[in-house]
Amino acid sequence: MADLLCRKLENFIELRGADRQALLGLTKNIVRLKPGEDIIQEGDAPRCVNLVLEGWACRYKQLEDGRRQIVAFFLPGDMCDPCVFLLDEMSHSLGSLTPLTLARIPQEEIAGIIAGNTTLSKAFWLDMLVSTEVQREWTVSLGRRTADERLAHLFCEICLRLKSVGLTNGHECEMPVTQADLADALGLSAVHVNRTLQELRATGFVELKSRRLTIFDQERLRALAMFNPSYLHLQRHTGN
Amino acid sequence: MADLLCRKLENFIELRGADRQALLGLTKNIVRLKPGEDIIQEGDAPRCVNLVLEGWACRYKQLEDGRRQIVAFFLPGDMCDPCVFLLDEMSHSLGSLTPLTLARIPQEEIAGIIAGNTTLSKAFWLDMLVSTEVQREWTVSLGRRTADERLAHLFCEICLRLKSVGLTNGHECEMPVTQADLADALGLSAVHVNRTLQELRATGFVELKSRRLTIFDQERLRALAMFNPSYLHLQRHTGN
DNA sequence: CGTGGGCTTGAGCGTGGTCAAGTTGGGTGG
DNA sequence: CCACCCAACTTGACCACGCTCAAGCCCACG
Repeated sequence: MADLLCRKLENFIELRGADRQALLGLTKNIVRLKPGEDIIQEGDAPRCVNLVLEGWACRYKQLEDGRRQIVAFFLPGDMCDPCVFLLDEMSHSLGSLTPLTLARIPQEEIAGIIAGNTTLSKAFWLDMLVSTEVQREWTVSLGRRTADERLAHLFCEICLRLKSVGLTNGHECEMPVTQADLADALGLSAVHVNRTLQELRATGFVELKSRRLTIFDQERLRALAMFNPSYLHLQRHTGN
Repeated sequence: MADLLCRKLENFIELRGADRQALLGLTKNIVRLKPGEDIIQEGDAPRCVNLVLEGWACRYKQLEDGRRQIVAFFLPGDMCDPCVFLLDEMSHSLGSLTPLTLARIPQEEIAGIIAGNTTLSKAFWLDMLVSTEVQREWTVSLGRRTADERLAHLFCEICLRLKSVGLTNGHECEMPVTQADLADALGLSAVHVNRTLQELRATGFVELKSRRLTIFDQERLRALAMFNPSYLHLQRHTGN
């Protein structure tokens, strides 16, 4: 569990034993949250980097009138911005979607690594670049993909990200979020997510049932979503 | 013109003379492009960092069937990812929207700065973090804002970004893109952008005419867009 | 056994898309 | 200097994807 971050970064760059040790040393200050709690809120000053160990979290923004948009999912092994603490205040909130275990890494430790360890400093840059790539792909989905394509694309992305840290074989994985959460991530209404899910299931490509996702036909799911895995930059290990 | 990057970064962090000199030294290898040309294409290996000096560029992705989504606008003073070259290949393209002047900065120069200059290294991190914040806000717009709100929000954002590098007083600025470009950025059709633009004009808040944007009532435009400038993290100079 | 959150279904509607036909206007060549 | 051209913009008619509201169902949990 503690080495998920290592596994994740090793998709991008080779780590030596000392680097791995340094990363493992970050896993302390463990915090547990219930589903639906905020990790940090818009307006707060970020003081530490949050590393997800178990469960799912999200980054979200809320408009004045209550409309909510989830802009990122955090899976086990994900860091919520290696360098947030450079900013004065959060312009969005982080919240748990499931029971959550996370490590709160003091900013000094991250800053120390960035100043003193070239490999890990590069790894953090790569991690940041890839998170940004994901954010861009979400922008594409919301701007130009239809509801079924959006869902299909998200499923492809999540499954591959979980695979890159060894949490799935690529055909079946956890999807422990409500349809309302999916709706807020995909820019749809919960009702429409429900109907689209049924439609996808009817095609036989994929099924989401009691918080588990099963992919029956990855080839065709990817074709439907127009999913091109290159934006995740995982080639070092998982290939596609 | 060459000091736009300095002005931009000084919104985030204080620069000393030597830092400023180092940045000014990056402005060479000047390239000029006509509107609609690609700077670099999806699949290419990034070898340098592109710095916009004059004109507008964009980052975009194209789906297999031709649907296009612009995921970012680059204005004068903007760098297209300080650290792209860490990635193996581009998962999107960069293109010009207007006649464009840019400096192609060799990756070694950026890498040298990041390795050797703490202040500028931090400045590049901040620049990257803020670009990502912008990307998130676009995700929110596409997911949860209506057509008129999206346009209004984009206008607020662009105008403030231009103000932060001294290219507008905040009430009137260049907007040298076609309605089709706006449509591709906002996840709308060109026809609907046209109609929404007329609607906004009818309210008297704002007008877009022959590539110039005029904001008549910033207060109400921001209210309509639910625009909160804090995500741009410009407080050091421009406040709001 | 009751409760409440999440899921499902139906009906009606509206925002925004598509297609197709003009219109405008800046730029070029004769 | 004018005529022409083409890209950008504009308008209308029609349509569909996805939203809202409302009611009912399922089932995990206390």
